[in-house]
Amino acid sequence: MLMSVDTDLLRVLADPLRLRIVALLARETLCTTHLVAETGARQTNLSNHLKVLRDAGVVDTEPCGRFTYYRLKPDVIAALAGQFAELAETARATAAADRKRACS
Amino acid sequence: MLMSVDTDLLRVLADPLRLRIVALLARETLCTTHLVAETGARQTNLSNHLKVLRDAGVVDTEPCGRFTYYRLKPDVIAALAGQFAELAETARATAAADRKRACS
DNA sequence: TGACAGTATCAGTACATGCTGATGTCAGTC
DNA sequence: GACTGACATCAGCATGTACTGATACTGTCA
Repeated sequence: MLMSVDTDLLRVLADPLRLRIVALLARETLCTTHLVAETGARQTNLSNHLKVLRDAGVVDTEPCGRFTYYRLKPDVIAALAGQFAELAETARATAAADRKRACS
Repeated sequence: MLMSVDTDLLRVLADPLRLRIVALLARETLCTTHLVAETGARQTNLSNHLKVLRDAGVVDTEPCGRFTYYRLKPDVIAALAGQFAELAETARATAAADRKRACS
């Protein structure tokens, strides 16, 4: 039982625009131009966020001529889902057993 | 298919200390004193973070004399796990089908 | 080769937020 | 009722970071 969620990964995903990007990339592999069109954000801003996602290993890039495709890495998200599921499971067991530390 | 992760909840959880608190509360219902002892953080700081968790609906409080027990709400975490699992599933399908939007 | 489009990088700014000390409040105990 | 311990609230400070305009790099096409 690992029982610890990756804080750094969470911080990366805990931004509205980045989460939006991740949701879009989950459905379709896109390049920056598409993301600019979809989100309405400036290119510079998006490029910064994409760099954060790249550095965190959340997305892969695939150059295609002068375009750059961004692809979401499913395993990273799946691992996170698993960590939260495990945490929830532990919490449920704690609630069911009414496990509670006594106050001194 | 909801397909959207709750950004506000993520922001709440994307803090190292708060995530630590959540992990501790998953195993055991505790009061502030215990959390101070476990984390080594100042009482004021912890109280602030606990307020954030309370406001976000991540934890429930149960007053017990002059103590206050904090209990993690498993359903909130489970819902988050479900959202990420769904996202991962979508991403896997996208990768398997190599779904990719053409560059104009 | 020059022009342009897609993308990345850089420096600066503004805002959010995590931490702190001081203080207030409430419950239990002498 | 005075005191102590558990907890919350407040104001101030400091740091991180999201956003921006300017600019550089790279590949494509005329």
